[in-house]
Parts: sequence; structure tokens; C-alpha cells
Amino acid sequence: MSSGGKKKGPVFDSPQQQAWLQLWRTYDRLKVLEDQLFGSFEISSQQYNLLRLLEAASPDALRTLDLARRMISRSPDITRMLDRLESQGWIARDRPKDNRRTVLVSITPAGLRLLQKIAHPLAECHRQQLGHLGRESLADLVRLLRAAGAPHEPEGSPWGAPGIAGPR
Amino acid sequence: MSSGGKKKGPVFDSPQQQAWLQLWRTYDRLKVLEDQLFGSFEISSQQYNLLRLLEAASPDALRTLDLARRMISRSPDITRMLDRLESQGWIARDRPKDNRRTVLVSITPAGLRLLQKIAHPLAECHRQQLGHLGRESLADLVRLLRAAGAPHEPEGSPWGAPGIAGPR
DNA sequence: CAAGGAAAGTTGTTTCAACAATTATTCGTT
DNA sequence: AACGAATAATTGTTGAAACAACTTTCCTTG
Repeated sequence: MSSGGKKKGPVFDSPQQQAWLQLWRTYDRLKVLEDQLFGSFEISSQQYNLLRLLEAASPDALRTLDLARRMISRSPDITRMLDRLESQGWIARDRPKDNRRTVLVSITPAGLRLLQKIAHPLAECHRQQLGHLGRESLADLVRLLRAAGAPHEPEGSPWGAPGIAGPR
Repeated sequence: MSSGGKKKGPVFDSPQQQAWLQLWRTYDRLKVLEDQLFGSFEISSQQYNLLRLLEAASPDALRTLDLARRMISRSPDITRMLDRLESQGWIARDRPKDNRRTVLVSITPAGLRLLQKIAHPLAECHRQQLGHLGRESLADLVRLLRAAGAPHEPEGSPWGAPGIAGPR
């Protein structure tokens, strides 16, 4: 018999498992907040991520698969995701005549306005998510997360550990 | 013009946003590995989590919504998830005569055997996910993640910061 | 310049997640 | 014991994720 505590939390198989489950859990809790926010704009966090990438590239366009590669979360269903965004008017697609294989995606003025509308509420959401952590803790967290994911990032990914992919 | 570095990574709006996006990214990278593993057993990580909870409770059964509450990731579709697990024979449901409102869920012997089959490959997967981090880094990571999620955990959650919910 | 092969997207299909609305059962109060 | 409120679970519906198979276009190379 143990010492008599009534509420026993989860018991972990290994420190690695514990870290992974805590990561999963924390991700899920914070995601709830984002989902609520984006839901009020009839958009998903994935879609927002995509629009931000297009905004950063704007006024240039990005090819579909380049876009998919840059997304935070992998997106094998990129085509239909673009379908939805296009039908809502946030993005435009263009199949250039000189290379009919690729599709160039760009954000529309309406899409840019949408991002502006979201900007402030989203900043507030981020404060609600993690505003209770000090700058130092946030930096530590980022550093540890980068170290955790680094071996699983492709060669020059900006998400990998610094020093591996930095400009030399 | 900037100082001439060619590859500019993502630019963040705030440290909170950076931490959140890094968390999201790291979660996604690590999840890929788990998904592969569980996929080879024709199960999802959510389903595995559920089976582990039932294993821990075994030989007792858990009520459906209690089960849903204990899951790492919220699961509003618990009913159909149980449908699937039941049709595969991993769990059993019982509607007791003395309280026909609740449904008691328990893991079957076949379910327990499945967990045994998964145990070793999964431990290997966890090593692949995070085995490159030392014990200290793992502990730091867990501590920071707990702190990050703590305000968003319900009262006595075992995932919240220690000291808030610990046995007194 | 023609054939094979690689690259870029699309489509088909199945499964899963989210949210709301609904049913079924129990509990509390009179 | 009957009514309304609360609780527990299911169902309906829509939208999105995962994976594979398939088309179209371009590139290479003999």
C-alpha cells in the first residue's frame, strides 16, 4: 500500500512518455482557446496559418506545395483547404501559362483585411494562453521545445535548433 | 534592406505567440511518430489513451463521461469512439439495471492483450521522440509545460502545476 | 523528338472531430 | 406520485484529416 494519498495522477512509463503526454495535454488546453477565437471568424487555425504565410509572401504568390511545406502542421489535404479559402474569397489561385503544372496561390485584399480584423483579438488570445509566463520562462520553453523537436525537423527548417540551420 | 541573410525564418508577433507556435510545431512533429506506430496497430492515439485509462481502472469499470473527462485530449465524440472500440472487441459496455442512465465501460481481456503487444514498440517510439533529451531537460520541459497549461486546467487536474492539486 | 520518369496537383474514400439537438433516466420538491 | 430540472448518453450533421490512386504537365536523355 502507498502512503495514503487519495487522488493518484497518471503514472508514467518513462520520463520521455511523461514529457510527451504533458506536451500533448498542454497543446490541447491552449488549442481550445485558439479554436474558440478562430471559430468566431469562421476559420481554422490551420487556415489562419496559411493566410499568414501568404501575407508574408505578398505581393508575391506561393506554389501550392511550397505553401504546404511551410505550414506548421502538415497538411496533406492542401488542395481542398485551398478550395475552401478560395470559395470564401480569402485567396486566389493562378495557373500560369508558362508552367501549367504549378498553381500559384496569393492572398486577396479581402484576405488581408480579414487578417487585420483578427490581429488584435488574437494577440489578446495569446496573452490569455501564455501571458502568465515571464519572458524568461517563455524563452526557456521555446528553447526546450526546439531541442525536443530538432531531430525531427527537415534539414534547414527554421523550427529546428538554432546553430544547425542559422545563416553562417 | 536588411543585413543580407537569405533565409528569414518566421517572424513572431509576440513571445507568447512564438512559444505557442513552437509548441504547436513540436507537438505536430512528435505526433507523426506516434501516429505511425499506432497506425500499424489500427488504432489512434486517442483510442490508446482511452484503453490505458480503462486498464488502470481495471477490473473496475468507468462511466462514459468520467472516461471522457480523464482523457488527455477532449473528446466530445466519446460515444462513437466507444462504438468503434467495442465493435473491435477491445472494450465492453454495460448498462447496469440499478442506474440505467449511466454506461459502464471496461476493457476486455483482448484489449489488455493488445496493450501488451503495443507496450514495447511504444516505449521505443518514445525513445525516438525524446530520447535525445537528458533527464534534466525532460524535467525542465515538463515543469514549464505544466506551468504553461496550469491556468487552463480545471480545479484538481493532475496536469496542472504541482502544489495546486497535490495531496495535502 | 519520342519515351520514360519525375514533379505538382487533384480526386476518391474512409475515418474522425466538433457542435447542436434529442432521447432517456433519475433526482428533488412539493 | 407527479412535475420540472438536471444528468448521461446518443444521434444527426457538417466539416475536416489521412492516405492512396490518379491525371496532367514538364524534364531528361538516348
